Amino acid sequence: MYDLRNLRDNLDAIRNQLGPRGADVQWEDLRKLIEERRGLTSQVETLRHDLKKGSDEVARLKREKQPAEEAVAAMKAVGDRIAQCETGLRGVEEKLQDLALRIPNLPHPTVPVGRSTEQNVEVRRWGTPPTLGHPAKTHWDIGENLGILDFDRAAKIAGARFAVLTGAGARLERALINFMLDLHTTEHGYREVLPPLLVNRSAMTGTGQLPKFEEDLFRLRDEDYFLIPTAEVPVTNLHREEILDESVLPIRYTAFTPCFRREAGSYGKDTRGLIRLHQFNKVELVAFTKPDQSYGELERLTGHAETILQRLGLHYRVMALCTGDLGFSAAKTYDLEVWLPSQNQYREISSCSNFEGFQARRAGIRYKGTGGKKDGKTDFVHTLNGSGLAVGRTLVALLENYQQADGSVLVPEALHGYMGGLEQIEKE
RNA sequence: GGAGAGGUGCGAGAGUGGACGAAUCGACAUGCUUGGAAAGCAUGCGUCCCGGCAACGGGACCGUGGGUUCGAAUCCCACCCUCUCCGCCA
Repeated sequence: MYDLRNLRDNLDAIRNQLGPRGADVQWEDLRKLIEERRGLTSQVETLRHDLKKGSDEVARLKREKQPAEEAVAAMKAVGDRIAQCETGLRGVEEKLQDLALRIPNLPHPTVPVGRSTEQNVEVRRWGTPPTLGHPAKTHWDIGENLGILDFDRAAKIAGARFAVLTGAGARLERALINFMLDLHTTEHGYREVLPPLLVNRSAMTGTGQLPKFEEDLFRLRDEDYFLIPTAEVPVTNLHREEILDESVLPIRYTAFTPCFRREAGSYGKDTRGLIRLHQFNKVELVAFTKPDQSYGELERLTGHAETILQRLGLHYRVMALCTGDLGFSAAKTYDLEVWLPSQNQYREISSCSNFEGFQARRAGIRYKGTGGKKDGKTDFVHTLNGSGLAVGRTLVALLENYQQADGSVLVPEALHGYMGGLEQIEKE
């Protein structure tokens, strides 16, 4: 969401900088509505001023027991005109809001220009792919053979794109969640949050899922609640409509939540396995910073997510998303892609973004200098978030990268403690 | 789900149609005082929008949205939230 004044003054510049990203935006309607709003606002304010003065006059006349009929009649006329203008203004503002909320964020200058995933730029790589010494099996074959993954029964109780984990599989998922949360809270300085999984429309608008992407969300039938597609939504909105004291920044939260996504439009993609489910677990990292610190924070936060992969000994690469692949609300994004032997390719396992003030403006998250010394000006914070990590996909990576010729799977050392000492998952 | 009470500034809390953007107390900031601190005194102390280089001027905001009225924090309606009691419940 853009500041309306900024939008008015720089509409063409913003339009140019967005390029293809702004293709859906109704620029000319916006321009017209902004001007209409300006005109109506000043009209209403002038009339209100008159009304205020006039009403004071009525009060004075009445106090002095003088006749006030004339003044009352005059003010009634002014009141009617105000009502008219305000109705018009309300309509204009509603339309304007709706259009303005659909303008994507401006990419940071360092974001590579490109049309699609192909133009994403590899920033660095860590580790090497494992040498298996046997043909790589898919994680669903491995999991089903071990009896720890059950897609058939998941389909029976829920449907396609759901999974049931059992035994060591369920334990492994839980181990990963705990491992990630422990690492982020004890070594990286994040505060743990366990938020609601259902949120209201305002929260979804604050982080940018609404109004444009409603079809991607699960929504309750009887009440206006949505299932969260990521913990980013409840955790970022924790500070909605707040003015934070400068001294509390940066704020860093980590949250484990299930995430729910309709996956509308992804029919036929990743139909097997755990890669693309309607419900999956994720440990999220969220940060609020002062504007001049957000890019440092993005590097730091990305590093925190990388640490998980490193401790698990999983080979990955870091990609800087190009302008064409950047999400709606993001100004800059790094994807972490983990190596999957069965697919012989890297797959996204984390996405770390700086939203700059885009979400903060939508959600009204501001900060203010401490005390009266510094200029007491309020400004919008910058918000960031990243997966640290997607738990299901991490489990996929473990099954595939640590698979053995006999069908068993080794548990990396970092997880032994979380698995009750289990070092190898074998068929029960 | 039923019954009742209530939502006012950073906090407490007054205000039930006109001089209220809002008393008072506290917190906080700055200055005075002090060897230093406390106390005391003085001043300041919300957010947003519009115009303006600025000084400044104007407007909005008392849970949210409508309505009544010349005029609404105050009256009416709807919704949201909080608290108490009852019912139900992991």
